[in-house]
Amino acid sequence: MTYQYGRSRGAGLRGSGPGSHRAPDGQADGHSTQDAASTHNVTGTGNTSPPASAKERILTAAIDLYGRLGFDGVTVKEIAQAASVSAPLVIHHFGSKAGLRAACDAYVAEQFRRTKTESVRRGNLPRNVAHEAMAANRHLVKYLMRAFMEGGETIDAFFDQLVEDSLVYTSEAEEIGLVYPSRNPRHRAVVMLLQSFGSLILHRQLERHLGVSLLDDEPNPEGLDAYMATVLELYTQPVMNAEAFAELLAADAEAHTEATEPGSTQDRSPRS
Amino acid sequence: MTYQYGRSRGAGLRGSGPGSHRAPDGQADGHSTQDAASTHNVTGTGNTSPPASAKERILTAAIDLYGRLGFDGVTVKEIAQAASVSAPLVIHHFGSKAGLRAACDAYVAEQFRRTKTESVRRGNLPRNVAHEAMAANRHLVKYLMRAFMEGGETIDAFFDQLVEDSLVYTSEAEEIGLVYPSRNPRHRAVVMLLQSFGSLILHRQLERHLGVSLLDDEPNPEGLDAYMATVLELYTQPVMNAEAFAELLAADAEAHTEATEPGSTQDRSPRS
DNA sequence: TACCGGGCTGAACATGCGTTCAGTCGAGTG
DNA sequence: CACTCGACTGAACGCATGTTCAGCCCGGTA
Repeated sequence: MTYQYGRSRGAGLRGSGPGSHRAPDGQADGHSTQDAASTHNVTGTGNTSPPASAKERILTAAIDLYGRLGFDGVTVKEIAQAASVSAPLVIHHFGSKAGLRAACDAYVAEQFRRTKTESVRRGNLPRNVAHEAMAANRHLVKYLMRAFMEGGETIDAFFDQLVEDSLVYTSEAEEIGLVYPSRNPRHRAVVMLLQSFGSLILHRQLERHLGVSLLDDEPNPEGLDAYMATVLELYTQPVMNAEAFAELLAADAEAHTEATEPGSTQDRSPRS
Repeated sequence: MTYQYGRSRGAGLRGSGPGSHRAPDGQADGHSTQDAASTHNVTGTGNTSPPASAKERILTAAIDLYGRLGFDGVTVKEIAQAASVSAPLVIHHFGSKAGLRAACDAYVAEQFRRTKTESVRRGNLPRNVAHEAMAANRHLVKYLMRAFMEGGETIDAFFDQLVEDSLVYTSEAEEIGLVYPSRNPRHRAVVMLLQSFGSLILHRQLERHLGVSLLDDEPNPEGLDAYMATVLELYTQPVMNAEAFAELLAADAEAHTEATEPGSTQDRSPRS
């Protein structure tokens, strides 16, 4: 398989050590090039991975950087640097920057699929499936969030799969009395998923207000507790009194119809 | 060497009136340039605005394009084109692209502030304040969502203000029995806001699955109904059975401690 | 041995970007 | 009138980007 992946070349060429991929230019830009390269083996199971081909290194570095800085925020040069290769090699392997992006999408999707089936095969509970997939590798989740923000067919398909899975899990949980039935389970699943991912995307605010960083560092326990407690409360006890809300809605509509001209479709806004 | 342009400019180009700032080139670019220019007066009250200075046109065009394509997805040339001016004029008025961005931030924030105070002064209910601010001008909301994705101190401050407002409104609603108390109202407000905005950011999925486009077009009533009904159900009736969940959590923890070695930081139990 | 082909590189190229420059125009002012 | 000043412009500049090119190194093959 991957024997020496041409690092003999690197060593021979410029007699520095194997890990020394120095930027030839000044490279005043600070952010974590070798950091990205060092975290590349987080991907799979906990094996002590063989020294990772250049192509793999490029892929993982790209995913890491994309997740942290966004797709437009990273150049191929930076990716190449983080992977200890030259920029043209990135093009050589993936055709173009867009090709690299597509490869990242495929890789991440595959990774999540694998994690899911593994977790399911081990007989985990649904919520632990999600929990595991999430905790397993945060940088993949970060990448996913970026992909969600960008949109596109790949992520659409992924989301659809998530909805289907969620539907299955929820119906199972319904049978054992864990979750209550909904008037429209699919709609509920969609909205709940969106809310969850939305909170993840906006985790910056979550960190500022609850002190928990869901995506960046190892989350501190008390912050995580605060977040979990809040979400749990939101999901186990109602926020609003349905009858009072209906009353208010009716009164409001009446007030509107007498204040303004009638016939307009009334607004109904649930949020405070 | 550059005399001849002055002539073409002076003589041929502009025999029309002072207010005619036509784009000299063919303007082949497709996306709604004059649309952006035409929707500039949505901002304030319904006055028939005077023909809008170039600076204003640049600002509103920038907000519109930023909201639709994202900050990195728009060039100053495109903004200038949409505002029917030259690119250097944008720089002339705002110093730089970053300066324009900052001006947009300030403008949008001011606009929301004004809408809010107006709505409050008119004695609207809290939920209608939000509703009005939202419905008033969707493109401002789209801009805001982009800002949320990017992060930054400006949007942080905005979000903080939102939290404070929400807290006030919620406590009022609590007093009239509309909203149930929370163990931590602030945390609840933060998470609920995040969930709401998150759904807005991911409105693409909402549209695909529920058929409602919250941000793009005029939302179709049935789709909006479906979304509102789902959110309302989520907020008026619990999703999960708290006792069953606590039981499951305990059993799960037990299974974990006997399966794996103890002492490891196991699943946090968010209080039973 | 000679040759091939793929991994890989530095240098160079083309393009598009934000910005600068030098200048025109017209309204305002003495 | 002359003079100033700000809005505004086309041309051009500098720079960073994604990509191409010509060629190197080296294991495999005949």
